[in-house]
Amino acid sequence: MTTPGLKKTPDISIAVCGYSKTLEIISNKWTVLVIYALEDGAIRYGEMGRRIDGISKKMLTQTLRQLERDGLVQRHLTPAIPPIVSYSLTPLGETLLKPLRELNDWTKVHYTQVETARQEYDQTYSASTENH
Amino acid sequence: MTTPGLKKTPDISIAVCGYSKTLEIISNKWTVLVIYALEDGAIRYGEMGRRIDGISKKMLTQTLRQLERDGLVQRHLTPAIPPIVSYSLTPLGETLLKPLRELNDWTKVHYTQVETARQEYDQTYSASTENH
DNA sequence: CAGAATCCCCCCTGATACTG
DNA sequence: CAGTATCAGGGGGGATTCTG
Repeated sequence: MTTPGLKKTPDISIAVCGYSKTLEIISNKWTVLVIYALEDGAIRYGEMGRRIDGISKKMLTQTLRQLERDGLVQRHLTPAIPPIVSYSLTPLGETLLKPLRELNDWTKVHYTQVETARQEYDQTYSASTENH
Repeated sequence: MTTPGLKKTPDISIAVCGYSKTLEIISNKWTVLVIYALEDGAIRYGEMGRRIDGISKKMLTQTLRQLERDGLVQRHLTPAIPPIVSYSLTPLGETLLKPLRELNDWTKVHYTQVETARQEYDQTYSASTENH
């Protein structure tokens, strides 16, 4: 959608838009679930795996690493055999809880409307496609 | 990460967690940018394409269709040749602006800390990998 | 226990070309 | 102008295996 020749500067870019910057952090499949699992305090690796339905070790580790890299989660290692590793939100990570809860609240109130809208939409447009 | 035999019910699942439900709506690459483009009122299809940096017609249409299906965006067609089509947020869509702004505010305040954390993290772990 | 490493597949996305 | 159709590439994510 570039306009060669005439150049109207687009004013909404992923790089600039704050919405996108944060989504770049939390829009992975498991990230918010991991943050959610940490909201009540430190928790061990294995316990997180059990709490989050359907997550694999690979994705749990990968998600935690990313959150660590972003400074939102801290890793605590107690050297022992076998080792004891727990994770917790950093102070920065905790500041993210508030906007996430707003999103959660929005969902509680409005999500049924979204589901209803989807059903209506699908019914409306299945009619035109139903016989192939 | 299933525990066959012993079954502790996991308490955090994508299906149940409100965080994930909403992200299911907004976590696409372009969705929030499209919503952002609509926050000041109705706007035509072509104008949106010009405003949102880097989006293709295909992704713009696809994103708008999804938002329409979710009941967050309305399409207005003025029959003419060539046709005039504009889009706007529905009342439901407008309710989403508030939590999104919270996210935007979080970004304004804290994103530099995330960037700093990333640089530190990368420096720390590049040291151990730098000579292959 | 807490990972790392590997293989593989699906789907999101981009580029291009065509249409009413 | 406002789309649709088709093809091709890359990366996120899953399943499995191995390790200190």
